[in-house]
Amino acid sequence: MAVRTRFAPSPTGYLHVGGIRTALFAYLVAKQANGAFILRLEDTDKAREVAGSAEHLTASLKSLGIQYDEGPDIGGDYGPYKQSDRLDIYQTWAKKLIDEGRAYADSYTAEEMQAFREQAQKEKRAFRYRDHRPENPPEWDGSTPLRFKCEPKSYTYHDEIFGDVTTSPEVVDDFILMKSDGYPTYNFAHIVDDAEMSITHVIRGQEFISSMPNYLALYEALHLETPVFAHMPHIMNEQGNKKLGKRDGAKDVLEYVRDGYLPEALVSFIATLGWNDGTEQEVFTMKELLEKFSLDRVQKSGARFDEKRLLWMNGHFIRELSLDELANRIEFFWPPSAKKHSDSYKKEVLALAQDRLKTLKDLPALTSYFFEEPTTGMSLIHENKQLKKLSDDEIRSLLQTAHGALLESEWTAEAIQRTLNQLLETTGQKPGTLFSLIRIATTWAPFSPQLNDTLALLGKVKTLARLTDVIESL
RNA sequence: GGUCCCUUCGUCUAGUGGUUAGGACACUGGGUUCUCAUCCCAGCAACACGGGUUCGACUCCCGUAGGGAUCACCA
Repeated sequence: MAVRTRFAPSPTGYLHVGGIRTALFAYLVAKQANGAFILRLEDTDKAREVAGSAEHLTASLKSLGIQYDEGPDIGGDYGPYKQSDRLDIYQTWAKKLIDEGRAYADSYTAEEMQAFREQAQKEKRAFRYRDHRPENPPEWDGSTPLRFKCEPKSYTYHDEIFGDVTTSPEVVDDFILMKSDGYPTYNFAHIVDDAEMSITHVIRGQEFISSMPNYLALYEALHLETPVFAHMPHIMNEQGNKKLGKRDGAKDVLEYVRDGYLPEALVSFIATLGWNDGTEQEVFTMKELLEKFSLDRVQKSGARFDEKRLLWMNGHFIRELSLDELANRIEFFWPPSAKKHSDSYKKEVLALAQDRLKTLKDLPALTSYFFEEPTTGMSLIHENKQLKKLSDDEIRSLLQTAHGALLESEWTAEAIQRTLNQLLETTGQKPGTLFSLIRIATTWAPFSPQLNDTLALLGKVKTLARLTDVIESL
């Protein structure tokens, strides 16, 4: 049977890294078996729905290259792919359950339910609806919730990640199948849909593990084969004390992209958060993941989200890019002052910046002095640990000597380096002093690429002009 | 509290009865005739605890502790 996996988020907000990892793994499982990866929108809670989040979800998936084969916006043979468009299907399955005596109308009022709960709490025992199952429930007319009539027992099932899990009968209860607003609950809808859509692998977050006994009971009542289950451990927040959630600042995937993170870095980072291939490989491309990923090597415990590691990985992928590719990716990150400069000049600047970029967003801070006149700040000179030993007169004279030599120099990186070296001899200064001074006087930045490369790219005219400015201002 | 799950350097992890417990991030030091970054080298640093089983346990079993998830007309 062809492998079919799905990612089934509810459109209640943005997609953060925890959610995207589940999607990525489901995608990998399907694709490495030449199967299909399906996106299904679980929009059965109209109250919590957030406008625009469905579009956001699909954009996030696409931005990381997680392409689904069937979904609400592209259709497919098993549609519709939005639960709110499948209401009649749930009705049909609900009727089946009623006819077989496995579902009944819940006729209690909210107040009565509340009283049951409080009583259970007072008696220090878990509340179970099935303890209050009515003898002769009224016929279900859709105006009240429809409940599953469970037959409590112990289950043992296999989870691809957690292994064999045994559950206790007491957690099986008469949960709600259909809400009084006509929508199914997740508990009911996902099982129906997975069956209707021929889903073979259910890959989802660990939070559903505790509901497994109820799901297993429902599969039985519905006479359905169970799919393969794989519950993903949660990605924990940076403090490691709870699952990463939107409330504690979990960033949206698209936000990372906007902040200059490469999709391939995000994919590699997310995949290796709780998974590895058993070798010492630390970084994976999507292609490699497709070859090497397997659910049985996914970690059981939750991994913390370590932003430092992501940053390192992002820098790594930036360095791996060809200059042309990097130029394409970084197009929207140039400082505004770069606009009037030619692509070839920008590319030369980029070549010098590439090794220094941790994110694409670092570009302006690293390169602005190539495009605009930097703001001078004499404190850079006066507080520099080499230069503060020199008087302003000494600095001026050094700068004048440098200006003179550079004026006569040929203007290639190699020639400039020769000139610089001669300057070292004629002035008797150490590189740490002379080069630092010239660097600051021409860039007004705390650091830059190698001095000769920087000057070569800056151009003779600008270099000399900036030196002159400093000489005159001293 | 009930139920289920988890526990190797600060972090991500390798490890399936006998290893100097390996790698990576981070951090520290050094090198690459200047800064920052890259790159290279070195260093720091872990088997939660207590009992078993065994000639021998990080590895198997049982406890304890700690952590997480879940107990909705949310998914």
